[in-house]
Amino acid sequence: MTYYHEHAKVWLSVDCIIFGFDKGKLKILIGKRQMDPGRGEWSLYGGFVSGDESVDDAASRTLYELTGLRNLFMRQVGAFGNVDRDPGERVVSIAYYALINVKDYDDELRQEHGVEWMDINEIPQLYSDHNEMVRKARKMMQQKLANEPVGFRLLPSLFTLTQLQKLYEAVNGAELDKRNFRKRIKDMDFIEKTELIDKTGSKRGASLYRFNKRVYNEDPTFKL
Amino acid sequence: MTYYHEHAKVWLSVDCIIFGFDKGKLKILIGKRQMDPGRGEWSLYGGFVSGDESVDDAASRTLYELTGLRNLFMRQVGAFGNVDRDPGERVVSIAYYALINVKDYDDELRQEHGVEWMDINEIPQLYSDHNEMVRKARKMMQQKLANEPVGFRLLPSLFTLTQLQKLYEAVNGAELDKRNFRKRIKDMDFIEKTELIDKTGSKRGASLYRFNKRVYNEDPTFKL
DNA sequence: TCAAAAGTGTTAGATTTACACCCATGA
DNA sequence: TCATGGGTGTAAATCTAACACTTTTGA
Repeated sequence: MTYYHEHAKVWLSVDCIIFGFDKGKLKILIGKRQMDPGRGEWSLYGGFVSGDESVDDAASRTLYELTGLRNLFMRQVGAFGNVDRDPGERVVSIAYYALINVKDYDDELRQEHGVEWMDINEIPQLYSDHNEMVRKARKMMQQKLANEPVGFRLLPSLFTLTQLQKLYEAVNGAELDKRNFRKRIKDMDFIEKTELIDKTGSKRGASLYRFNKRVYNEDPTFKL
Repeated sequence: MTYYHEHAKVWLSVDCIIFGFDKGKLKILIGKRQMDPGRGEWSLYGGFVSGDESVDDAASRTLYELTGLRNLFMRQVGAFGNVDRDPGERVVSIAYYALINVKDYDDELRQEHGVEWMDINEIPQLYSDHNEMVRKARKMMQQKLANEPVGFRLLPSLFTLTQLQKLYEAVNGAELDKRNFRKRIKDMDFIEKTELIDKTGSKRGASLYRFNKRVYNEDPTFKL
């Protein structure tokens, strides 16, 4: 019980980069800090790791606190451990990114927490090293979306191919050829066309698709 | 100065996955723990993060302690933060991987630290969650070597194309076609042929090559 | 009737893969 | 002289990228 007592202890926090996709734009949730130090600065949402929970659990809990959602797709971005990163005390932070479907997030709850969706390309200066966290999270998330079928986590469970394409365009910051994109999607058996039609996006209506996880697990190949 | 005092503090450690390449095999350094808890178990080399150094600095320092080498290529693998990961106390560990040229490491120093080079495919059960760290480090390192010219950090500054090919074969766990490999290398201007010949690997002798960082920086394109 | 988004194939070019033999040398 | 690793080019197959018009329907 007294193995490491000669060493220093630190506070550990988690910070969340929460990605959403709305109106053709990739966004993250940020808010103005409501506590010292750094009160009033734009900041990621975060929390402290308590003594009886794993760091991953602290991140899940923090995400739940903010969004009321569980089982979000979430990955660790990394540890940020510069001595002076927090102006108050020595705090090492572990950043996580998460993907959510914006429509699953109750807007009242969002306002209560004082956070808002900000275009990923228009992020202001953030508290401490949060801009660095966002940069790294964005890179990792791009990489992930290009190699695993997780983009769906940013969309409703039924989506049109145009929505899916716009999502990938926003994530990669580059336009895609419609025909080539749809050709590639057709080759992926786990993206299933349904009988349903979405009429909100056009007069003609577009077929709705869904991601079938079972089918994907049988042949987990993905390459956008 | 007393912002966070209601929250728990933890010990922070760093653990190092040190990759080397020798006799055609990819290896890492592991040793038997010389302290409690876990004395005698195979383990990565690590250390504690002190109060006045960044986590990255703690990793650099730990690598230096073990190898006597500075400015190694090093990347963070991530934070490992399960509550019970350390059998003694609550310790969260940040893993790092590093690439070294085995011949740069003084073998006496290695023995003094009680660590040895172990084939990456024959790693025994390790202390705590170290196997998981190794798996993740290996994946990240594979990814890195495929997309950035850092494999050279595992080789002497002058190397033959056969050595380079064997290195990539060991890292990817797959054989490569000699002619196709050499064709791709020829397209990379930053891998320069020297006038020097290595006669240790064959009777005929093989040309020695070097990595030219300047040239690479002018056109940083790499794809193995 | 027309504006706006949905949907659909073909072709040229680029990239990737497969493959086998001669060379130089020291033992 | 021969065993060993060094070094080299071509052709088929695959993948990628470019590109334009018809359909449907609500306003």
